[in-house]
Amino acid sequence: MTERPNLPSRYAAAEVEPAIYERWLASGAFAPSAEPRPGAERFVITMPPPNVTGSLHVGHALFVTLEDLLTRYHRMRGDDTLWLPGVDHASIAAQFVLDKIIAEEGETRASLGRDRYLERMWRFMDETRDVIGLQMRRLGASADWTRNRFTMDPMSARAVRTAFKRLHDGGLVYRGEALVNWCPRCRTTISDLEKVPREETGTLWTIRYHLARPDGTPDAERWIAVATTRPETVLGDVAVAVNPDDERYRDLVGREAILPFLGRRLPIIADPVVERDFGTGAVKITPAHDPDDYETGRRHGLPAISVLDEEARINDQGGPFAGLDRYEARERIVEQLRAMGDLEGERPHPMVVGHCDRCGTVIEPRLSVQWFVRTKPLAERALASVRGGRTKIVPEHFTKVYAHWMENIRDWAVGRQLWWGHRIPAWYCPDGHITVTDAEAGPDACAACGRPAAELTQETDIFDTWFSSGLWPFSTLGWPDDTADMRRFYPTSVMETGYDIIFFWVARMMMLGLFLTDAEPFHTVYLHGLVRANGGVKMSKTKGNTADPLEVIEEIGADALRFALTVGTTPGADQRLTETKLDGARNFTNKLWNAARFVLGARPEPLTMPEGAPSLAERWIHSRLSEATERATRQLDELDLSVYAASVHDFAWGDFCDWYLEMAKVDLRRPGATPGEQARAWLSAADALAGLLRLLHPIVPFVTEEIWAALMASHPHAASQPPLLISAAWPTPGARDLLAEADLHVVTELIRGVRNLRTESGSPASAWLGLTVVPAEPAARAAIERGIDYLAALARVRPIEVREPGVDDGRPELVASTSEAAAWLGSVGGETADARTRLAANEAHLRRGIERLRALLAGEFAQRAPAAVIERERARLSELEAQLRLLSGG
RNA sequence: GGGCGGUUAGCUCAGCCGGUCAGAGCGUCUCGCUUACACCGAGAAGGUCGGGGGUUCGAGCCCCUCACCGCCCACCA
Repeated sequence: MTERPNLPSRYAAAEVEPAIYERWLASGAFAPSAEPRPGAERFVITMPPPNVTGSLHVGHALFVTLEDLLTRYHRMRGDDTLWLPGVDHASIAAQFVLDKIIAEEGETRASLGRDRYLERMWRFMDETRDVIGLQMRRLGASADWTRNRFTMDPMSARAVRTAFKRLHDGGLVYRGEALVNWCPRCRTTISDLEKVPREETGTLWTIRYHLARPDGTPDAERWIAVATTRPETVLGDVAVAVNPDDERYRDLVGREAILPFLGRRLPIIADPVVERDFGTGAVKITPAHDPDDYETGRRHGLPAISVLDEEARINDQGGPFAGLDRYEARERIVEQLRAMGDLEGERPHPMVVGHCDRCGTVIEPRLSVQWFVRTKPLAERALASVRGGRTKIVPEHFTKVYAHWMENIRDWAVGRQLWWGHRIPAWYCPDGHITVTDAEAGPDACAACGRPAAELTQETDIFDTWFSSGLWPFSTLGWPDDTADMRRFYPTSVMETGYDIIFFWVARMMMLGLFLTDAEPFHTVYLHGLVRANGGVKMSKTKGNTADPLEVIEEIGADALRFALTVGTTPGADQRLTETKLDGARNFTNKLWNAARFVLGARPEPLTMPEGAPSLAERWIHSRLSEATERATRQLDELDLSVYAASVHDFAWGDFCDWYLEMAKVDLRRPGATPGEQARAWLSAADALAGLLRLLHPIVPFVTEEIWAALMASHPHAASQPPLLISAAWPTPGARDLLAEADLHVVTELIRGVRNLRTESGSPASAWLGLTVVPAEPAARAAIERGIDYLAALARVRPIEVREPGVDDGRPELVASTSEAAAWLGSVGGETADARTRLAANEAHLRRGIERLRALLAGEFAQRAPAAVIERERARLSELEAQLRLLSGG
């Protein structure tokens, strides 16, 4: 080592991070070892696979950060660690994107047809499949890319077929007619979860339906008025309902009204669901277009007449309005009713309208035949797992949300009338039999009548994307086969995701996982919050307030972004990512860099064999590092990720940089020190730095790795260390050195006191002042003498006189007092009066504290409080008393 | 209409399933270019922990209640 290796003066995070990532990748550190280490604990993280069409947004950045943090920690612990990455095919979202792309090419879904559309989709996938993964790498994601998975790959397809087959065999799927949510733009069914309610002001129209005369013609003089917000649905009306107790209409029940435009005869029925006070108290019944009416219709044996097609245009049931868009039809109908004199009223009406989560279009209830998963039995088990603590939700209060949903769950319409996705493996035979199979090639013959496969037709619907996502924890490991990965990594450990998909995804994984694998798919659900923009508003591209993680990384590095996203957050609670916070994190990485530069630059040349006993500062930092290690370990084990980040930050900045490195300067530059002693001092600093780097690596992996490389290059014992920090062992806390900590506590308190006084007395910061110290007792005196060089350097005082208490010294410029010692500066200037005032104030403050504690200890507290608590207060009291004695010269 | 979360220093947020003058970062003020770092160092000011009531020897933490803010769930045309 002829050339002293050191780091560049500036840390160019964005420039060096990719290279560091390549080193990790090349080292094979991300993948679990071929065989698990005997006795190793298992740690497997389940991540939410991002949409294949997506590009990295700040929400991804958050989950990648948290999951990578945990993965790195457990890997360093030596656990059998797996973080399996992948992407979700996101059928509806992907089609939404592709539809827009092909539109630019002058094509539509219809013009291409299913086969060519899917071909186009797969080409699109080639472009997008790796994008998100590459971006995740920029954040430092140490996932096992050799196991990268896609929910449309053959393994996943097989899992989907098998899952459906087993659900079917278990009587948990059925096909039936129901009113489902239909998006006229996406032209598919969507689940209740994908329907987002929005408050809107609509219009409530009151319409007259004339009563039917005995001959079936409308009675111009008599009518029943109904209220509706969707006049276009009158075309599908089959009845008018009133409350059975409503006297106003009692005599009308059993009679008939005539539907305008179409002349259909509508029985007037009585049903208790009708609220007498709403509107006119009479309701038009449209079973094919309203969930309530659908139920009412069933109860009364009424037909359901669909009047809208898949794009929400009036179909051929709509008479004169056929072919019109639903809103156009609405207008025309209102107009014509008005012209006919049958529009009795219209007024603004606040209401909640369901929109498509994907495209924002207003959802129509639509009558159709669908595949459903019977969720009740699945939900019961999924709920029991959480209630029984076999799966724990963090934060705990989301358990209630989860439970409420599970208790009120409705059957899951799993079919989608889309093309991009897993096609439901059900085949229909001309005789109406249904055959469900998990065979890739489909069934050989109808399971019921044996008709050959050639005569069967496959269901055209595909699965809801979340059906395959719900299999993720095990489909990615090879299920349904009994693979080595399945045995080794399932069930997984922590499932980490945002609370916004607790129903979509977490609940489904629990239900499907328990049914299909007979195990909870993970023991912990860690829910992070949403990242919001400044002002607490949701980030959205249209508002232009999105923080682009890639831009942030380019500017300040991935470490800083990771740190900012982790610190100061609580699981399940939203956070704001502000410029200030990012700056703070950037400053922190910079601080680490410079601390390392100091250590590396301080290496004695040549570095000889160390000799001599460790200095007080060396013992102190060693002890503090032990404590920090213990704390960090506990916090990470308890998933207190933000607290971990804050506490290692504080240790690094406060204990290590502010105190230890300043004291290390004293040791390193101690006059008369032998080369061996200098070597010892430096090695202590280098080792403390190494320990610190290990603690920090999970949260700021890049900068710590880069520093590690430089440190190892200049450390004589580097050969015994792994070349890459990512593969280094998580430290085990050593023994605390409480004596060193106690000694330095006395000294640092004194330093603080002196600094305080220097500022208050306005003495020049650069001036060396004489200091007189009066220790309270021999122990304090010994401590001060042991740390006197640090005291001198850090408080900038020279010379220091240590005096016995009780000597009359007139101490006009008493400056500082701690419980261990009193001290004053030699020549502060002519500020005697100020000093006396200060002394008096100090004394008064102490007396108040003492009184308060004496009163406390004299009261009921002393009888009732736990002994430890009382003892602590007693100790505090005697500290204050000692301090007062010192102050008053006792 | 139900349910949940929040309300702590000017701002953004911590606060260990009650322990006794409440913490951090940023901002503000005062000093300081002391050869790791001005993306820095030293010091300081700043809070009736949303309001009210209660339980307790003791409450930011528990209970009741009110007020705002936010979110989730929900089939009133």
